Amino acid sequence: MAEPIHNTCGSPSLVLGIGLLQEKWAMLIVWRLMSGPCGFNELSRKGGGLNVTTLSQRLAMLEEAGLLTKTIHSTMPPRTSYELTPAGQALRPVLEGIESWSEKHLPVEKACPLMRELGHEQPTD
Amino acid sequence: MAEPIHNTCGSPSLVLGIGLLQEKWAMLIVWRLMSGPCGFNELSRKGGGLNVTTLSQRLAMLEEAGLLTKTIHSTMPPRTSYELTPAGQALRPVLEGIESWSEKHLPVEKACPLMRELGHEQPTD
DNA sequence: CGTATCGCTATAGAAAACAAAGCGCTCCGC
DNA sequence: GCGGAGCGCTTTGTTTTCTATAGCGATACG
Repeated sequence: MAEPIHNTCGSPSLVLGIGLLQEKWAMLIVWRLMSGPCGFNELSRKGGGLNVTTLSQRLAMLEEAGLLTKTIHSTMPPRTSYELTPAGQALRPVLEGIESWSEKHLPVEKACPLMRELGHEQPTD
Repeated sequence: MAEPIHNTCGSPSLVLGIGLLQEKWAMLIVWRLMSGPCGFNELSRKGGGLNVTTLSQRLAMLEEAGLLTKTIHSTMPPRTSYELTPAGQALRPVLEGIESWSEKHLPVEKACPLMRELGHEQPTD
């Protein structure tokens, strides 16, 4: 039987956290929500290239993990808003850490190809 | 700060960093390397479920991004070791941040399904 | 010589993310 | 009242990504 990852080095928690956050778009969605609650389409529009299918899937996952809450404000004109829980908010220093790390160690030249990976079209218009 | 991603919240660097780190296994590989240099198969074995194809791919990517270096010690009995650069090392606080965040906010019960995602088979017996 | 290890690539298949369209519904201009 | 646009998603394929397995050259052990 495969030797579990958590007795390799360090705690299982890290592995868990990584497993959650390495899901595509997860961190970005959380980061978007940092500035306040957001609706589905708004999130989609500002998501920088992620499509609705993945978004709803990711949103469901993050909700289940307890990072955000989904609130339906009105049933008929469907108004929803996604908002970070304290657990989600607690991720801010981590993301800020990534941000400052990126600025220091990730030169833009190298990063350019990555932009495409993120479905990031450079708005040269 | 609520505009499209390419000029949304703060710097594009964050997006870049996330784009890099959200690649499957990337953070975990970096974390493995935190405790010291490692060979390919050793890394694979301790990777907790990632397969060699993805590993070599990810390794190449991380090397190109400047997070680690590949050193070939002997040509013929192929001995290689992957080692973090300062840029890679600088990621430690971020990963530790994720670790402590996970411990606080990611209960093991919820995490269990995630283990599978990480290729982590539990001894369900 | 047979088997095992190391570092990796190549080939196929499974899973995930993708784009595009569509649904029920409501608001807005006309 | 009707067309169009918006909302929050789901459904339908297609592409991209990840995975499993096998294999190469070479050395080292018995």
